[in-house]
Amino acid sequence: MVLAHMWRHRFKGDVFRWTLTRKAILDLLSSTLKHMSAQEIYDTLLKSYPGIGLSTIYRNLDLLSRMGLVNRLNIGEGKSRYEYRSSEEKAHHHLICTNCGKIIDYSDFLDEELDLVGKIEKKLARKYNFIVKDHNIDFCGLCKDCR
Amino acid sequence: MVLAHMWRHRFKGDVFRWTLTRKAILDLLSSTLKHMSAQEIYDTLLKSYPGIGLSTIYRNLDLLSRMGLVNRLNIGEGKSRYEYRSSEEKAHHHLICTNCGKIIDYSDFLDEELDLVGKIEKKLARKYNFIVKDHNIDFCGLCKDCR
DNA sequence: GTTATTAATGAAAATGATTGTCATTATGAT
DNA sequence: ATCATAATGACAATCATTTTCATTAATAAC
Repeated sequence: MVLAHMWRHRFKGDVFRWTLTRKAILDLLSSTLKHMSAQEIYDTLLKSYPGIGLSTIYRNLDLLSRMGLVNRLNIGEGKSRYEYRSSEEKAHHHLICTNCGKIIDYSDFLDEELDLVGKIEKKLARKYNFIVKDHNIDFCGLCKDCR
Repeated sequence: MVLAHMWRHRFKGDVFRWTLTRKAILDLLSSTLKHMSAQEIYDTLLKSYPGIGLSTIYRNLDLLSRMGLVNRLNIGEGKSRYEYRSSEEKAHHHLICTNCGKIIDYSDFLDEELDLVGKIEKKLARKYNFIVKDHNIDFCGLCKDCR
């Protein structure tokens, strides 16, 4: 069956349906290292799924990100980029080149980082009565090609 | 003289001129705790500076941010927000409520954070041959009113 | 399998933030 | 005061994203 997939079970019941477009987006994002914009995802999928619509891509990226299956990134380009969020894969942070826009994922030093992050989260929660759900850490600068 | 100001010396030479709009934006941003959008800045300044143009606000926010006098923030609303960047004032990070969009600046734990950040920057620079210019750390979640 | 319900879709229009154009104005060096 | 040109305001243009609406397709119930 074409639609059988590891994400299938997240779309049970009559609330969200498991569609070809959703599978296509997840397949694409989970198999690339790129951080793609909605337009790039659309351009890519159009080749294998002629007739697909850009608004459908937007609607699904929104849904998938609300479901926690993809992350929406914002590196100040005036548009969002998306990356697959695997449950097993270790978290990572970003290194962003302000010249060419390249995004490097890194997970070195993560233990130390996450240690501190955890500590900070606890303290912030107490001091500001804030429930921390997520965090972003990124470094901006010039990559090896642009320095 | 109306235009005399602490930022004046940054606009020396015939490259950048010191204008009323630039003073107005810096005055506004340096005296508020809010993280204002271009439109909000425009709406506010229009009261005291009738005839001011929205594109002028955009052009100047861009210039001031390139000069390092203001920070451009992106919390995924589809628009930028701006904050004054004082040289003396200690750096701070952000706590963002994903429900109401409130942004809380915090500078607790900064020593520990900046310590680690410095360490990571050095290692990343070596490993990825990347020149780190800046970093962002923010926590997302629910503020005390939205939890 | 057939059918009924309604979520999902594609196309196109609408929106909202930001950028570009251009004629006019105003700053700062002389 | 004069001059070169940076900065401005008005408005058009662009780009990402959202909305609308008639049609299609996924799933549950039969």
